[in-house]
Amino acid sequence: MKAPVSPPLRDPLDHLLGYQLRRASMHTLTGLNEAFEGLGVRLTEAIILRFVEANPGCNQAEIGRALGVTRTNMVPVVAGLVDAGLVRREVADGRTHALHLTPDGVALHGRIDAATRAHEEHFFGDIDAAERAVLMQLCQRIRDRPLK
Amino acid sequence: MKAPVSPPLRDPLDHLLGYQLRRASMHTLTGLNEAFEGLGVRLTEAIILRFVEANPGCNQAEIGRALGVTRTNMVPVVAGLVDAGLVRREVADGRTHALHLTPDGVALHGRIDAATRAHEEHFFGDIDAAERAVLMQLCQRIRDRPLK
DNA sequence: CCCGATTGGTATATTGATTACCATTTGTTT
DNA sequence: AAACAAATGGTAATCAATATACCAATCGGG
Repeated sequence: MKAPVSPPLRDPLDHLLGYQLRRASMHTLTGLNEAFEGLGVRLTEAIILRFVEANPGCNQAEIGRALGVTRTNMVPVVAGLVDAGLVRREVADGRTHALHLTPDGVALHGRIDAATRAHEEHFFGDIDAAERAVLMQLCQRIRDRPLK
Repeated sequence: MKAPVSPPLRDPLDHLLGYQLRRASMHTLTGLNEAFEGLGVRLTEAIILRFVEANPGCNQAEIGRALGVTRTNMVPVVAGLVDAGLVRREVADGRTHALHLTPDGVALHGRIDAATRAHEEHFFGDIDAAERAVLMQLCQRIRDRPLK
């Protein structure tokens, strides 16, 4: 069999850091999605479960702000988690709903956390600590840059 | 006025490299999209224009492979670029269409390239060369990691 | 010549995100 | 106390990107 038919197409974006960042991020996300598929949750749902676990009693607008997701987009996801019996809404304020994990939610969170640790280990485990620190620090510097 | 009402919500994902990578990538992409908005092109379209410029005569299936996009999803985007008079299809093969930039496409590509350079300079300009090299190399290592 | 592989294309469904709008409640201001 | 701006949860419409299944035409190797 011939080598994959792809004539070596020149990639005019290879030298762009923003592009490399995106491709690397997408690649790890693909892996994480696969890992979560076996747990029956989407990535978005898993992230929200983690937030609720770390911040019991928070409301969905707060989570949205922390994630850079609008309130509106939080609605169907949280509703799905409630329907699935993973999250419980506790009327706190007449206006806000305090979110908590149900026992099922706690159990699933444990498995999500294990899968997440395994994923990090798989993708970043053999990068030495100094380089990992540089990567982490650069990502945060980039995030802090104003948009324009 | 009070400080932004956000009670300091604990972020349980801060220590995850994959998460930081995603957030940093999303942030720079937001900036790039804004820059391209003024040029009247979407990010996807700009990327394709760059590929055609760098690989005159290539077909859309090749670009799709290089980008990780299916042939099917390339169709409407390339059709839009042709309709906009930026790309020209040249029947090469009876089966494949060789893509080239039109004069308008060349002109727009110049502005896209300038905007892209400015974007890179803005987001990564004050990161010193050694750290930039580490970031670039780590991104490529991460991309090369098998998924599972 | 035949058949598998490749290309462009159509149609469709789904996911994520964005926008506009509504009702209720809170909390500050006057 | 009344008025009003802001915040929360929610609904609905829309759009971009992606994914799947399928079709027609062409190319190329056995």
